[in-house]
Amino acid sequence: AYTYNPLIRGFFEKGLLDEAMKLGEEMETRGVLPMVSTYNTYLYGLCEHGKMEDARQRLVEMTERDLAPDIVSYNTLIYGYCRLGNLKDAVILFHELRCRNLVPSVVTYNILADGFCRLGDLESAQQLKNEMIYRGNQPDVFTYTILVNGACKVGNLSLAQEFFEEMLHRGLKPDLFAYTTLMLCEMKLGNKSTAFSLQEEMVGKGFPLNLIVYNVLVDGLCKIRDLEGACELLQKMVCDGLPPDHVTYTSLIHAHLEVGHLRKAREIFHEMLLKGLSPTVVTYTVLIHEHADRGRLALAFMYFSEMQEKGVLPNVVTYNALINGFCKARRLDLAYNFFNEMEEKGIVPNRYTYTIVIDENCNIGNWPEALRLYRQMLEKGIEPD
RNA sequence: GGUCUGAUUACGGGGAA
Repeated sequence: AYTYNPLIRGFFEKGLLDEAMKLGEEMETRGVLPMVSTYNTYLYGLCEHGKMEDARQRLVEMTERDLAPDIVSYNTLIYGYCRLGNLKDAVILFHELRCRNLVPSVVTYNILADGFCRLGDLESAQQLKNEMIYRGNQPDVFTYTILVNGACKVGNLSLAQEFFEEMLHRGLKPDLFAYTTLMLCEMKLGNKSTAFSLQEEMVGKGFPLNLIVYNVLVDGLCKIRDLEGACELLQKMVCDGLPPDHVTYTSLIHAHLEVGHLRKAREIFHEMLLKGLSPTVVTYTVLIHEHADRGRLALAFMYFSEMQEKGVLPNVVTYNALINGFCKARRLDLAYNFFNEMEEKGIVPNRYTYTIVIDENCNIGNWPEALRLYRQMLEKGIEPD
């Protein structure tokens, strides 16, 4: 069964769910009995594709076969719900596992804390940290990285720094992820020099710098409008044998569009293509947003078409960027076309989408339509904020 | 040793400037 686990997992990762299942059956016809870890592999594969119903079925199935789910099984399911932002069901499982005489592990708490952080609910995440300590589970470097990142994302940078300090006081040794996360905060605070000294500290401790570390620095410099610094760093990356990737390029393109260097942004975009890097949906969304937001609707639409020709599928953020541009340009008619188009494609509008169209209807004084949208939003279970 | 968690790039309103 240990032989099969990685194979099954591999199929899942490639999205070949049926193949993964078939391999499992083949394993059993060969007389190899599945183990709890085999089922956990199934669970993970299903959860990573958001197939929570199937995963729950498997959980029942393993119980019936006298393979008692363990804490890893539960963690996996909780993780699955958290990824979907469904903290409600995640928390239900968190309580349910105790009924099976299982005890939450540090990983369980970390998964949940991260889930809350991603919804911007830092208080709940913090509560979990306290609860884990109270129950005798010591937070680890993962826990603190999650909290630092969570605080950073909601903009509470001083709290982020406090979490990092707390981690040190507990005698935990930050690793590459923890340092990178702190660097991100420092950059967000505009503490360029602190971020760079952290970088040196990392090197001093023998952590190999990777692309992500550089990307954090490049993007940080871009955000504080230090494009020169960003370009210098780019040279250094190349010297260090870490050539910029699509993330680096996207940051640079974004920064140049922000300051109105359209020509330069386009050059960078082409340079990226020349290097054989494929623009992602994020790259295109940046281009679309920056152009549409400043009224360059035709250009934005050009990129929107181009991305689809290249097989890069627009997502809800892409549509929001477009719709926003068309609304601002008082082309509500066209904005609605995109609004309908996304629904046809099965892309679910979110809070942002509705805020954009509701706001524009208010601007033009179309209150009934604004209210209609508001109700529609509620009907779809989208929470206003 | 072989099943679970953490780091980088994209979208709205209001307020402040």
